Amino acid sequence: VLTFNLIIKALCKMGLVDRAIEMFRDMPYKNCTPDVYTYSTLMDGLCKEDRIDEAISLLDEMQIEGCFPNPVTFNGLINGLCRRGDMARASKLVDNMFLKGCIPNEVTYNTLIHGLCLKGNLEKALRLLDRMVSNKCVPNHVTYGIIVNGLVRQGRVADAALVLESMEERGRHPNEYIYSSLVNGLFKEGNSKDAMRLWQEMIEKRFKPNTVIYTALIDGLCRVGKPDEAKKLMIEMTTKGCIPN
RNA sequence: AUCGUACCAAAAGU
Repeated sequence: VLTFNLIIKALCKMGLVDRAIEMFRDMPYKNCTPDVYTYSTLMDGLCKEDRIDEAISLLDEMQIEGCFPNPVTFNGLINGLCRRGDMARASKLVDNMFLKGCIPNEVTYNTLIHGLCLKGNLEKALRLLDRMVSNKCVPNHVTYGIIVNGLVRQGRVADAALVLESMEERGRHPNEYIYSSLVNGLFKEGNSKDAMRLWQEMIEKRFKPNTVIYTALIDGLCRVGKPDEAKKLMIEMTTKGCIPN
């Protein structure tokens, strides 16, 4: 089973979901019974191809075969629906998940919060974050990254900065994703001072800068009419092992 | 016996 699961996962990653399904259908003839990993991997692969209805029918099929879905099984499906923007069906699936005795975990919440952010519904996303906490789920750096980025994309950079502060108050350290999102947001709003200040802060905290953040800085400096500073950064980045693309 | 497989977030360009 383990071997099959690994192959099925690899095929799904390469976008060869149909080949993965063939493998899966072949398993019973090779004396292997698909387990919850097999189904979850396959369903996630289908969802990534936006073939959600096929994934849902696998959810029924697995239960008929006596295999019980776990939270990860549901998370994949919920993610598929969220990316499609179908939050109504996504939350129905959460209800379904409870009925099957599965408790939403932090990934479930992150997925739903991300879905709401994609729709630009930050108010609902923030409310869900509260509910997450009251349900004893601890927001992680991914959660904060989603929220910060969601706020930045709505142009609510100041609010995003507040989230960063509150996260530090809770003793959680932002990662480079969160910094680059915020630096980019500050530049987009024309606030190059704070953007550069945040960048300095990042360096002081010994974060390893990457190509993405350098690109954001260079783009930002050019936008505010400082091409020579941008040029300096472009030289600096290669000395730090970041390759311009 | 131990170990081993699954789900979520960032820039620009086109």
